[in-house]
Amino acid sequence: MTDGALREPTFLILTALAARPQHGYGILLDVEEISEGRVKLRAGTLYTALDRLSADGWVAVDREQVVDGRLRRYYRLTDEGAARLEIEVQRLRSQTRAAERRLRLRPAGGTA
Amino acid sequence: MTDGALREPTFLILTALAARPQHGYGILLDVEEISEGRVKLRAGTLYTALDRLSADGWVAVDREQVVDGRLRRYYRLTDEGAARLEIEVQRLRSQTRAAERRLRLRPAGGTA
DNA sequence: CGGTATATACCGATCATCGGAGCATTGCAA
DNA sequence: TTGCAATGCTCCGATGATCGGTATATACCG
Repeated sequence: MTDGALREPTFLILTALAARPQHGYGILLDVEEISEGRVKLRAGTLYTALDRLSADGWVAVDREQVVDGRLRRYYRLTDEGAARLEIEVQRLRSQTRAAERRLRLRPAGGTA
Repeated sequence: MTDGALREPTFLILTALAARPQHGYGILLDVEEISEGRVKLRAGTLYTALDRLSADGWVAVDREQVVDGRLRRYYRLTDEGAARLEIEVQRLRSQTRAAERRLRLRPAGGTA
């Protein structure tokens, strides 16, 4: 659980759920917004990830609604999931700091 | 080249090379240090990644030495590789900020 | 004499993600 | 009224970075 790095889609899905529960399609749109349009999740990626994250106990089904004959399944971040996301944020912070520090040390105008 | 997210090992390899050229085994040790002991690269991962990054033009062979009858192949980060790493750092910064913002909005004591 | 450190190479397995197709409903535009 | 986009979930094969392990070789330590 404190294991390896999360992949970008997984990280963004957890982030999308951090503030409030959302249903699949809502997560899809939110991830696109969070990533400033860079990441457009495939439906398969999203629902597969949601199943996996549920099995891991990081997200859970919050409730289900039917709106206009279409099912909406809402997911929420569990406390465990929030803890995992916080660990991930720490890891990313520390590693981006290391990368910046080293980039600054880089001798300018290296031979490409 | 401005594409998807880098995986953690790839990011750390580029970071290890950001300040100065290093040979494979040196990168292996450096990555472990940068990641505070969390990431111990498999030899296969490292050399495969180095080949791939060379093909992408992000790293290049700097020089080769023979020390104690053992080959040392030094790699350096190219300007293109440094630019890619900087983009990655920006991306990570923006996404960690988003995650932190949302975690702060999270209603405390949610049902686990 | 055996194990650990140094150093690189190669190989099959794993698994998250990609890229698509499929199904069903609503609403808008041609 | 036909067609296409948006909404919403499901399933499937392909891809590719990483993992885990093996191999090879030298040097040094106990």
